[in-house]
Amino acid sequence: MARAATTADAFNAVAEPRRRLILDELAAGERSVSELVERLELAQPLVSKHLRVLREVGAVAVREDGRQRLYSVDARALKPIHDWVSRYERMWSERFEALETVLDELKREERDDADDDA
Amino acid sequence: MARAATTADAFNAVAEPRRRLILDELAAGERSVSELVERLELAQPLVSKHLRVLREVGAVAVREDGRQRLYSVDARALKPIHDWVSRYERMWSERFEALETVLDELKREERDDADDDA
DNA sequence: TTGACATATTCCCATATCGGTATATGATGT
DNA sequence: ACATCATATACCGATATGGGAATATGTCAA
Repeated sequence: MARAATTADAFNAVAEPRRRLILDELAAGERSVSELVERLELAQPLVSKHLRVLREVGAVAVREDGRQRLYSVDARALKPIHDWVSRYERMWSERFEALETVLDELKREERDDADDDA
Repeated sequence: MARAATTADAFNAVAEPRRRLILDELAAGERSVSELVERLELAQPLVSKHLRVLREVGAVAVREDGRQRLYSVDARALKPIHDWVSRYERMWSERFEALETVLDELKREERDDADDDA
């Protein structure tokens, strides 16, 4: 077996940096293919192919307007990524948590001292 | 050019579902390779290979203990993913935001009515 | 030293990729 | 009908993949 298809899920679709750039560009608002081509300085067929992948995982929506096709983000497709990675968020702020623990203990000691005084 | 290496960055490393499972398992605490093999029901060489990829992007750390190797998560490697995807978080709760706006307006009207009564 | 155990690496195959070039499809205006 | 513009698709090449099987490396214990 080879690597999973890029269209397998949002995780795979978004692993490609240019596809993230496309989403970032679309996050600012609807864009036509040629606007994306111009702004990202990529070949037109390449942009169309990346957009197809994003479409297949539901990360973008298309609207037809004459000969143009207007793409927009559908961020709901990214939620699983956010849900998964958020579970790890606490871990890289571990030092802050450790600090919080220390502060909590200091507060408790302070309070206990106050109780002693009372 | 082919697809970017899985070791190119955390986005690529984490696109593979089994590697996410490995991280999820390690999130509960340090595990040896054979513990991972047993719990995830994967072939040992496969687990070792996936761990290598995760090591190369810095998502796991290894500690040697006799003939065992104990792996643990280093979640800092996942922060770029979180940072990127978080920018889209607002967008999938857009409906809720819209709903909140409506509710806020209703509340304001209610309050204004009360003011009129006063 | 020898053997058992834990892990990593190598070799192999089938597969899907990304990017380029060329071409097809489809809409617009004359 | 025709030429033009906007986009999508097809074809090609080079490349790296994930999984399996076999093997290498390294550690412990007797």
